[in-house]
Amino acid sequence: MPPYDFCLTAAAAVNFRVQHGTNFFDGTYFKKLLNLDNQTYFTRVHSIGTIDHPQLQIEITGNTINDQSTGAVTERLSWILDTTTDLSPFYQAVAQSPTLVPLVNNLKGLHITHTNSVFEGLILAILGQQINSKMAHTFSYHLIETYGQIFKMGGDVYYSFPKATTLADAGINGLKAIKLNRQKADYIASIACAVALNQLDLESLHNKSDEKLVISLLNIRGVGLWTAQWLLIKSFGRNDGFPHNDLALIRALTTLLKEKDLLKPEQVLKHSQRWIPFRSYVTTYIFAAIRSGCLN
DNA sequence: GGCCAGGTTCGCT
DNA sequence: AGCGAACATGGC
Repeated sequence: MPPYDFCLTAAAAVNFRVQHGTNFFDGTYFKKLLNLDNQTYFTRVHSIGTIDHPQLQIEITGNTINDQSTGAVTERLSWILDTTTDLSPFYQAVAQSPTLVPLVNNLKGLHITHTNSVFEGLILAILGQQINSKMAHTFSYHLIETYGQIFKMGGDVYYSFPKATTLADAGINGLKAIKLNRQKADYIASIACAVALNQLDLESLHNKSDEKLVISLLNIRGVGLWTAQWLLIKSFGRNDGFPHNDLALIRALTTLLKEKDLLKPEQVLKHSQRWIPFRSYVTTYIFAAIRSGCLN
């Protein structure tokens, strides 16, 4: 759905690095080792269109390639790369907001990429709590390298996201081994255990309203307001997630609004009311601006 | 070297 | 209910 800037969107999926989580982007090919229905597929996507006439080409490698699995993988990649959302309602709404106009114009065609699974989004979010983004990246790399499934292709090595059962088996000690503190190791191990034992069905939360979804997420130990709002955006594809206590977001808005003193979370939340119901986009565009160096 | 980082929980008033 | 401490590691 145009406008769709494949390069920008894929770069955002890896936080403007080569790799983030199990997503890879080298400037041309978006690559991912994808877990789907207990199978693993190596997928490669690149653009053969333009921003205004987007067209993506997908290559799939795996043991069980047929019409059905090809359709399922294509659909999942469409979710991950958000190929079907129409951005124009957001662009129309934001045109009323001088604060955001320059920033959004700079990032035209950026879509919100999603995590392959809620589990993946949740674990990555917990890894990213409190610490800076470079450390979060290091942690996710260690986690995947240690506990993900390996796949070699053309001299390159790829990893899929670790399964809940693997992380449950690793336990707190196995997670502390990759330099996580006891708290994070504890959160992740207990979530992985609950998922592995079918006590926690994260995917079933897709059916809930935003409000009930947040309540369910907050019930999970290790999930606070920031993580719940972040998952709304990245793992549930909702339009109005807003982690108003996020330190980087607060600093960015303090700069954008030309405030002298650091805004308080409550002030950020109050100001954001004008962006309802598009705050997932606002958040995504601000973070993209930060990561691409347009904003400090 | 010290200070701080894209939070969350727990224990204490 | 509201506040502060602990968490532990890497980067600047």
